[in-house]
Amino acid sequence: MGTPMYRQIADDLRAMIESEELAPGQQLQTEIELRDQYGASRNTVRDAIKWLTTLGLVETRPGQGTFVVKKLDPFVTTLTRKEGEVAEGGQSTSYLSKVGHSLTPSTSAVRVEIQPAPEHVVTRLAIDPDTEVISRHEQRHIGRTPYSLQTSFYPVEFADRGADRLRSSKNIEEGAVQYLREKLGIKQVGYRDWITVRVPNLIEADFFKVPTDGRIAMYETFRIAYDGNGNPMRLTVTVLPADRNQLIVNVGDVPDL
Amino acid sequence: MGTPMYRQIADDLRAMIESEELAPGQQLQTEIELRDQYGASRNTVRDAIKWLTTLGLVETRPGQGTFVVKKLDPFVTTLTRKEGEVAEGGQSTSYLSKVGHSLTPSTSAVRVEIQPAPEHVVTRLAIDPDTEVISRHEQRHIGRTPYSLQTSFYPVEFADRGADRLRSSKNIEEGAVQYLREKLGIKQVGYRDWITVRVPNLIEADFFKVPTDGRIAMYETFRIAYDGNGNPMRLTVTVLPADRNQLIVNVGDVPDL
DNA sequence: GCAAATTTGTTCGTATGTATT
DNA sequence: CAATACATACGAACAAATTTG
Repeated sequence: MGTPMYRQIADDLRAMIESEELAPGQQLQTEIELRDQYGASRNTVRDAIKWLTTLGLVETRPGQGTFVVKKLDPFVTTLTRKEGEVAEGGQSTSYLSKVGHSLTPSTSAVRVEIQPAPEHVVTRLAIDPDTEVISRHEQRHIGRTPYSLQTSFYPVEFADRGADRLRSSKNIEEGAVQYLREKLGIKQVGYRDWITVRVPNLIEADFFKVPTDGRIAMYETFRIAYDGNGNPMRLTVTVLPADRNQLIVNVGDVPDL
Repeated sequence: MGTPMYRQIADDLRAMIESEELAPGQQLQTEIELRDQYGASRNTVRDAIKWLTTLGLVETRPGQGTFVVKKLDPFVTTLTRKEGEVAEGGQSTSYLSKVGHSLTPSTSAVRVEIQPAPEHVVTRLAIDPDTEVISRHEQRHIGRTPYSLQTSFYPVEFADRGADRLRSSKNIEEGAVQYLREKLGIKQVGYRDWITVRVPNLIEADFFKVPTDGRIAMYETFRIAYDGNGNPMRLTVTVLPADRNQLIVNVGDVPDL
């Protein structure tokens, strides 16, 4: 009695999926049919399907059936710039710059909030615990598919010193980097990205149309931008689903994609 | 009607976990106790626990109980070099260079294989479909915890032209980049990393001691290194568990960690 | 070292609810 | 509205892993 029956059924179905005998998008037999075919109870068949579900191989749709998941062809996001362009910031300031598919990315209206800095912002921006920060949150789509959720944090002090548009929910078309340099003389000379992976929360699951259980992971990247004095000037947090996104890092001399 | 009972139980337990009322590492009540407490059947309680499991909040241990997961303090891996060091390769050739914890990383013996190039290697290295490649596979530990699985692919041609040690299972201490430059004059001038996330296979789950279901994701990074003519000279594939690793990308002028 | 007790894991049967066609 | 298919829930029994006495 080594492997339990539900695993044997799952492994059998898995082999069929991986050999493409069951093609992506194709419907599996119904639970009743599988029950008869394997001589197990319906509950056991369901355990097998649940196993395949957490493995990300199939998805169930109530009233319809169980289907082999189609792997989406991924978006590609480049985290680095060409050599030399880095220090400037230039107009390629958009956080995640290059995007495949040659579809037009669009950005929602910016939701601006002024709030006491959350704990993780305090540590990353190296500011006083009781400082306020401006957060600018936006949703991004590529074509009609949701692409990323992004929030940038700035010290309120920047707005007080004259960078008013940080408080506006209008997009800063020329890019926040250039705006801050022109307005305040604060120059971004580099940034550090922290790439992490975690499960989505309810808001993210809703926006990206992914299941609320944890079976699809999310990239969460933290970009800390630094000014010429080595001080953090901005934190940008970006969340995007890991099943349809790849991140790219170029170092040194690399041919174009 | 609204939310099913197993979700209500799960949400209740989840709130206790997130408020630290149930601390990381702490044992939950047994299924029997929870059954009595919530007036549900044991199977329903088990559904609730399973939900929390796929969310990565708890883990069950047969014969022992259900426990709140402890979040591991992560290893940190830097994908980029300091400016200027890039083109050289130098002695900082180890794929994932900087590692936190100040524990000594160790590397297993290298498993060397000569094989027809797999499909994905063909496309990434831009070689003929029927070429052979040398693959060098190694396991890495930090202290005693498994850290990464890594495989590098080189065209056999490199060994034929004199870089014999690519075929040896001995480590190339000075680094493959320097070795290839000295031996063949092939100079690495840059690389591109593709960062992806996927579920572990059985071998990886065994090595990293993670569950075989898909609830812990894996980073899989593909590093394509380029020579001075813009041709791919090496592909390195690295796999590491996403629940205990962060990746870092530095661009421009950034203070040290 | 062994046996008992405890705890989770597997499997069945059955009934009813909900979503889709 | 009816048929189909998955979702939730209960109860029961035995198996397997671990700890305790």
